[in-house]
Amino acid sequence: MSAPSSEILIDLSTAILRSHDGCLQCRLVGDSGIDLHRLPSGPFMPHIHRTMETGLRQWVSEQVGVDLAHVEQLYTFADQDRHSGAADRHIVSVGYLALSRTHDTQEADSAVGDWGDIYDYFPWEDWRDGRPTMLDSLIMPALDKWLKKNPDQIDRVRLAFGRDGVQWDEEFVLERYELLYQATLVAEAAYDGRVAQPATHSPLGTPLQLDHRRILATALGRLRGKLKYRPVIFDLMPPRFTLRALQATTEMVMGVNLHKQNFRRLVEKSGFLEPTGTMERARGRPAEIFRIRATQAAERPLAGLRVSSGRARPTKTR
Amino acid sequence: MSAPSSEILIDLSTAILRSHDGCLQCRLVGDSGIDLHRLPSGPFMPHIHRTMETGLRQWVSEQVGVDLAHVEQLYTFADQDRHSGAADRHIVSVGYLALSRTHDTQEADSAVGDWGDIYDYFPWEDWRDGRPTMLDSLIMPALDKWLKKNPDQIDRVRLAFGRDGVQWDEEFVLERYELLYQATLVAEAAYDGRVAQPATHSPLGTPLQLDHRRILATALGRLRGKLKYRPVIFDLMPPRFTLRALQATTEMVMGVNLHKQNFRRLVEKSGFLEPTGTMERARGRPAEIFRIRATQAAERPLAGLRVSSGRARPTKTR
DNA sequence: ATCAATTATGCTCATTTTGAGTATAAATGG
DNA sequence: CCATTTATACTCAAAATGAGCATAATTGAT
Repeated sequence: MSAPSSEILIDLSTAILRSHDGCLQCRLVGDSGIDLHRLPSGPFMPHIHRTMETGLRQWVSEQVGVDLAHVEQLYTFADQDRHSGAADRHIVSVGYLALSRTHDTQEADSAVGDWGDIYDYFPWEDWRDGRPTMLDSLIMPALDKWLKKNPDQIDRVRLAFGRDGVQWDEEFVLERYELLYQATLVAEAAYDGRVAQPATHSPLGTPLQLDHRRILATALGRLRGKLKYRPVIFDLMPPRFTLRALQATTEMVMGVNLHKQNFRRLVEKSGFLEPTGTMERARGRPAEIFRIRATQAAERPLAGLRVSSGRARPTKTR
Repeated sequence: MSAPSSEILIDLSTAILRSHDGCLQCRLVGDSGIDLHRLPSGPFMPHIHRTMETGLRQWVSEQVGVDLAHVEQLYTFADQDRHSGAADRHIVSVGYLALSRTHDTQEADSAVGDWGDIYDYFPWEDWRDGRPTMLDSLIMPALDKWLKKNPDQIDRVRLAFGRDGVQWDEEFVLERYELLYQATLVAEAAYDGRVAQPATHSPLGTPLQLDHRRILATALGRLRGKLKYRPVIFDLMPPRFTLRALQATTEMVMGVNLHKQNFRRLVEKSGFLEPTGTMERARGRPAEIFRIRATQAAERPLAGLRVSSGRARPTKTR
């Protein structure tokens, strides 16, 4: 049973998300100006790290120093061909999702790198202003072309991109990215030596190093799914916030707009929040500021929040 | 960045589940009569296995020869202390969930080992005959005792076991098992050297080798969760079956009884099934035999099946 | 042949949840 | 004081859910 398992290196990479400036942002590390950005990451060193989560927390703290409100393992990838450079050693990468509370202040010593808008990497995932035009102008034609050579993939495309009668499912972020990768429509496919050039002139979205965009896709898909049954959204919020802010964050994550009055009803009924009594004064009528009710925090199932898109641009009463 | 990462061995272990004899069963490998049983497993060998799934399929095929209808990665565990024997090498174990269709015939050449009823390993998870009495007679008292020394763990216990006002959540299989492990109430805790003896005289459930029961707990929890939004239940069914059989399988997985008429309504509405025209004749009125509608198979979201327990023993019309 | 027991299937009904509004309130900036 | 903006309250129909009654089609026993 003991095998000739050559050197295996386990790489821990973390997609750290936060809500900031009306964007869902991901923390990136950018070495120089020319290299591709990457997620905070580092090897798992069993002698030093008691668990993988210990390891990842160390790398995150060293490389970007962000406080993590929620950490969750996503997936372990081990495909040989998705690690361009890696020569002799076999790299297995374990992806993590982490959420960071927006203190709206912090972000002091910031190391090299920056926060990037997650939809720069997946522009086709943001339906807040309606169906992204790039889907019909770029992606579908390119996929159709690819399907001609790979007709057996038609069902995957239908399910992932919601074609002929199938609904677009916002959770299938990874499935869509993987399809675009295999159809060599994203730049990473070229780096991994699948083709000389990505198949479209405008490569879709900003690429990242190695398989980091794949991990990011997994993160977004997982988060979208989890929101529907666990109250993780609060791990993206500061200690006190208005319902408006909570809704905006939810919309950023889900990539769709929500019906305001119904969202309020849902959240109020859930009992997770309590009013602080203070008001936020901005443009229109002041909004009540809420905080998370201490008691229930944690992992209680959030029955509702089963986000139901509605139209992309609701007629009125946005 | 390159580290002194000592020898890492990746172990692939698969919880293969099937529905058989009115039980949700898990495929086990038992070497002799005395050793603990284990899941089919083997090392990931990057030179031979293109992906980890390739590897696991090879081990499964070699060790137990079961056809897998669905394969899904669960989690990657790397805790140092959960691998009793493992001396110098650091073992990272990647757990998989696989579902097998019950052909009700197959199961020919069966290698060493057998199928075990999953609730032998987690008796507290089966609520089909009402709340398991062991919860109140054994588990709660033991947990209370443990809580005296670890008062900070009270909230974990409340959430996992549904105490004081918190609902029992059937998905928290892993959380419950981990708590029992930490409270040294399951036998594995003793093997891993946490205590000389498990804290109760009747150790809870049948132990497995290494962290295999933990993987199995993850598998059951994941499956229970997934059933609510993806039609994976069909991957446990033979090609044709009655609604009764489908319901029984769902109940086995969820660990609760369902309302028959409503279950029928739900499934019929989902459109996943089509009647075959044939009938199954057994005790009472013959039941229509259904098959899965070819078109939709795959990963379409199954809106319903959001299983709502109802009472454990519904008054009538079970 | 008739009846009790058993299982499947059909249908109803009250309640809850959801989706989509309309209406009103409370601020701001001219 | 008014248009604009945003928050909050309330309504209403449609759909989904939970629970049950009623009926149909079998088998096995008497």
